[in-house]
Amino acid sequence: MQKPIMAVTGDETAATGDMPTYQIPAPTTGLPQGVVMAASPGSLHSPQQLAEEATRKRELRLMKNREAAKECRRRKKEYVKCLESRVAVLEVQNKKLIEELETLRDICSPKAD
DNA sequence: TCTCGACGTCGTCACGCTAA
DNA sequence: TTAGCGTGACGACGTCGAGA
Repeated sequence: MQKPIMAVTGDETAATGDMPTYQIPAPTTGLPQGVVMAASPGSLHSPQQLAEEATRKRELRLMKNREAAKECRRRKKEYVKCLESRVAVLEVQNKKLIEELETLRDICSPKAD
């Protein structure tokens, strides 16, 4: 199952420059319960132990990545929400400016008659 | 009731970036 | 150079509404 070429663009920041990638204060990254820290590498010798260590490392990595993906998605959602509310604000602002422009035009335009 | 497509969520893999 | 992290992409799965 090969993936196609990845299009990594980093577009989150490139587009506007004023909105760093999902820059929201991250919660404390405590590991979920059940995570056991590694035994000291010096104590592993037999192939069996090495295999167990590799498995353990992989499971730890998967667990961390699972959590990282959740956090990443949470931040992304928040970021999108933030953008949406910004759009709403800007639309209101735009509307007001257009109205103001019309008012000024009315005031400044020479009378027809 | 069944089927189907759209949509959302989750876990995993792959890859780029960065700090040590 | 390497380990660890963040994130895009993918596939699997569940849910929901529409149409037969």
